[in-house]
Amino acid sequence: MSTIKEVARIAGCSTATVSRTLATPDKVSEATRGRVTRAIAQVGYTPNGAARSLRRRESRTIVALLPDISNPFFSEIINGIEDVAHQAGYRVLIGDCERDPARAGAYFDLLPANQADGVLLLTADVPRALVESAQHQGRFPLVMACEFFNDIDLPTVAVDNYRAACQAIDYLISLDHRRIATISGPAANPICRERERGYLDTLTAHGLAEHALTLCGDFGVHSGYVQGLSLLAPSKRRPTAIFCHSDEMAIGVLKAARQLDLDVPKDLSVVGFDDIRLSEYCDPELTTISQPRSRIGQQAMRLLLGLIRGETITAQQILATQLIVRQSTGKPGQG
Amino acid sequence: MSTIKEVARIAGCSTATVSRTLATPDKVSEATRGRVTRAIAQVGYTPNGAARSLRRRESRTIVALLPDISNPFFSEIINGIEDVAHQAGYRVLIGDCERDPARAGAYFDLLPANQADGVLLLTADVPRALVESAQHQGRFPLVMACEFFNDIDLPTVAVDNYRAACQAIDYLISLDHRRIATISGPAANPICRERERGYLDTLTAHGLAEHALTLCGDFGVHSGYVQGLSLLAPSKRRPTAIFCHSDEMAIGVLKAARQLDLDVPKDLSVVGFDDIRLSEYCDPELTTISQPRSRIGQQAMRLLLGLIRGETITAQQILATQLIVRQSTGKPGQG
DNA sequence: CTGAAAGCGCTTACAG
DNA sequence: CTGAAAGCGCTTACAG
Repeated sequence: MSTIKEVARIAGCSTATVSRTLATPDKVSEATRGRVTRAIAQVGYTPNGAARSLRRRESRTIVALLPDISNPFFSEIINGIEDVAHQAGYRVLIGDCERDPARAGAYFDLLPANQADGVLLLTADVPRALVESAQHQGRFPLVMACEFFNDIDLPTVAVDNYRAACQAIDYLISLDHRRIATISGPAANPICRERERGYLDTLTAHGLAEHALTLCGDFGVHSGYVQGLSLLAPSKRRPTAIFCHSDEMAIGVLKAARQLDLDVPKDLSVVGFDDIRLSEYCDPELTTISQPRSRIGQQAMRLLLGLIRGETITAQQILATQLIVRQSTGKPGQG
Repeated sequence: MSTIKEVARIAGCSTATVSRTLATPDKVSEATRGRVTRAIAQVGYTPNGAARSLRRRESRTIVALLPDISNPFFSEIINGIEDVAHQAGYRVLIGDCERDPARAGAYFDLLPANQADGVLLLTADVPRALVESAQHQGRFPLVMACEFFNDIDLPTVAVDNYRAACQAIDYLISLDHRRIATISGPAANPICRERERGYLDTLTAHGLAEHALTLCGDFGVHSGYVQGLSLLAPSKRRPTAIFCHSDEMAIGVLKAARQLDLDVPKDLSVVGFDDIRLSEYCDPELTTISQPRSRIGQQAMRLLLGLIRGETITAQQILATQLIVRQSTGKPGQG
């Protein structure tokens, strides 16, 4: 690989001038600039990123940590993140934590190593110590999106999960449902607790608290199927509606209902969460709560850029959700 | 951030010894090693990655370029890549090219900049010049997975798309289908052409060439729906089976069939490709061709590591696919 | 507008 | 087993 030295030699100037031509071209005379530009093209020079990072003390890379890359919910958020990041000249390193906290740790290590300038946390399922140390000593730029910690205040972009759940349950009650069950995401997840609170409060407000019944899944389609089967088992007094914390789980419930010969929406109404692309293509099409995923990603990245620039940001941005009514919900049958 | 200098000062040794303690601990006396280790823990030292990369002339980062991160087909491949990469101490930078060749270019630029040690190309939809230059001058490590270029030989891990298509069509013919249509991915895509060739050859072998009919989509669910609608329009002599180049498109066809009041599989058989997680949860469950996604990712990463180590690799690894018969295929009805 | 020089934080051949 | 020193390729304050 050619270096700045070689370019300088060919252009007949110092390396400082080559560097300036790249960084602040208006500080270089037109003639010199021309010679340098030609020399760069001639040898196909690309600045060495490691040297540059070392010198500038910045990597122009940010890390986006996901709980699970296979969850389609995240792909559009990532697109939003990348749009803003690339425009600002930043690279996005996508970190998939899976269920492995060690992986999250490895990504956090990039910060003190000067390999990343900030972290976008799309999951709260990460060792608390990591986040706290980020807050304390290093005090490096950290923004949360979608999820949050109950007891750690961070710049955050999220939706109002409480209200979204209220809206879904209100809608089901307006349809005359009374036995409304929930399939939640992981019990410990703060956004799930918010949704659960909205569910319970709305039920209570309508005198239906006694019918409350929540089972937990893991957001994945299989867990929705399994818990759906259990909620809909013929022996029980089955719910006429199920509110799911993800579309994937709702699609799992659809399969459980089919298997038990229950018609959706006649025998069972199903509401999902997220509005993933396939929710419009399952049978029946899913009523769900749409999140502004692309905007969540964009806003979160904007906050992070602000933090990196040294601005003080304490914003908790709450974006609006929207209940999308499709075919999986209706008035309860004679059930 | 603390540096190696500070650690050396606290441990009462030179920076060289600190460095050695990290890189080759057995070359350091036990006593010194102890002092250094304690000093590192005390100040919370993490080596500066940029300085290290600059010095070692390697980044321990590889780039995985995807055509579209929202395609669920890729998530398991990425998991496979990351498994192998992390074990070998490499980071994976996921690059989403979308439809923007400029983005691919930006990721390739990391190579000469010494910010990445190799590229895993999961799409052939990338400016040819980029790949060729990779081959020529820089000659940097490059491995293809899933896709390939017709006329550029690269180390590749893929499945036998031709045989997979033959198998699917043979199966449909064995069921007595004669009018079998295809919804292909992008016409220019080499893997789609392979599948198309398998489709045509098998039809021809059975004297059914006259019934060949292929429409193109983009692998996404919406395009499958649109092309399905067009293939199944009541006015035409409609096919009794459709072979789709992705599960998402097959799910789109399922919706088109529903909308036209066609029963699957009685009126129409549908075969997908990929065996994405949701293919088991749609209605009816999808007959499809399963690819060993995790292994594709692992093998590709292994090849790339070999290349990085300087081994000469010209392997074209072909992994086996499997036809998974579920509920979306059956004997044609009275048609 | 331009160059000489220092220095970012590491690693490693060399000498002892 | 250990240290002094050079150097990886940049950038930038300083001097002119």
